[in-house]
Amino acid sequence: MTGTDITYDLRMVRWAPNARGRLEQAALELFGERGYDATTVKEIAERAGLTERTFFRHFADKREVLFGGTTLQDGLVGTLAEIPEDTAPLAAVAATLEAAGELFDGRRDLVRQRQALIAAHPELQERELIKLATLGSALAAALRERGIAEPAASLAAEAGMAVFKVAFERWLEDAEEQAFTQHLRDGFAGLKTLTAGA
Amino acid sequence: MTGTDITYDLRMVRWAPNARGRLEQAALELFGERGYDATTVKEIAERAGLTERTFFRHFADKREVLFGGTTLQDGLVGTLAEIPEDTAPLAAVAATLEAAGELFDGRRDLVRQRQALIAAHPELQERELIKLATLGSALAAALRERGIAEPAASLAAEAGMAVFKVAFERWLEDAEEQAFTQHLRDGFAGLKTLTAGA
DNA sequence: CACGCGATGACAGGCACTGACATCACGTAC
DNA sequence: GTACGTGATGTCAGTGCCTGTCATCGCGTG
Repeated sequence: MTGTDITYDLRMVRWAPNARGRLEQAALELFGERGYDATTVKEIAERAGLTERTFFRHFADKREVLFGGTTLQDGLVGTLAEIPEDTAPLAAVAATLEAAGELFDGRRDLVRQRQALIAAHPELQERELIKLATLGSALAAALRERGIAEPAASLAAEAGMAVFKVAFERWLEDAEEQAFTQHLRDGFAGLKTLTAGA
Repeated sequence: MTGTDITYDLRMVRWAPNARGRLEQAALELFGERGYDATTVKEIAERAGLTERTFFRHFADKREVLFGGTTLQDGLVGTLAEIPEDTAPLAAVAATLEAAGELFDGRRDLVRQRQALIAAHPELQERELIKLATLGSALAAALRERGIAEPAASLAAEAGMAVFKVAFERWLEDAEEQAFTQHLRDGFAGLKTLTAGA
């Protein structure tokens, strides 16, 4: 138990590379093996050949180790910037979110496994929600920079995130395994129908 | 410090009434006086004339003392049930959320103060977000019980929550202090415009 | 009057997280 | 090539959140 399972030989190299990645890997393994609650930060660190203190130098808290990898937000805001300026706000948001979908379709099983973990732990749901909310705010800010005025910018971003959430859930549960993009488009079409009816 | 500031005389009554309310009150005071982080659960309990252990019998965690009071969800689901069955999904959600607004308009300063606290603490934002998400799920379930099929029910609920969030934020910052209902209607109108344009 | 109930207290303990200081390979300057 | 600074890590002590468990005791009930 005293460091016998360290992957890298510390006699030659002061620090094994990719400490952050090793911590994420170890965390995923342990959460899968014995569950989130039953896993200690100390255990994660030890499996990665590090100490608890070092874990907290890489991640702000225990939950963050599950969310640090996805730089979804930066990528999407960049995507939005590349969309033609004259695109309507909601259409721009929709196009941006489609880019996110491409990240999902390739790793369906991995995403499903991750979501199962999150669904079983309210504290993880909270973290997921604040990540999505932050993404929504970032999209709104990006829209504002394109000249969209304020009620519309936030509204488009938030409505887009609403569709995204529903589409994501349906994509997860879809037995036919249709592409995420398909669910997204269904969602935006459904929203259009709903608002037209009201 | 050994119980000298207890509000009720324990010699006559075994337990002072409304322990939960006293805890909420004490928490609000202390959070206002010295901030959320600088306030200890033990301090809250002591100001309420109770022990830390009893605090956790009334609230699942430290944050919950700020959210336990509002039974917003139950009220709103009940409101939705009273709306005519033939109302369009989004219109029904809009009408339901207007009922929530009436709770706000009377206590503008109180709500503002509370939101300032939440805005300053990510952990409180997380809790707020999961409450809103739960409310959204409850609205979707209520819509389903009225016979709305599944993509539409969640979509209407989530879109409604999106508008609610934007309206709430604008209501908070509104220098003219217009009614919450006004901001809500502006929001739904704005959403309609956005979806029509796309 | 005995008994069970329910809200509370007392106590011990685990785990998440933080601050402060020490260590030590590596790169760089001189 | 020696001295020095840097950066990732280790060590240690400590605080606060939260839980399990058992004891207490006024109150209502039979």
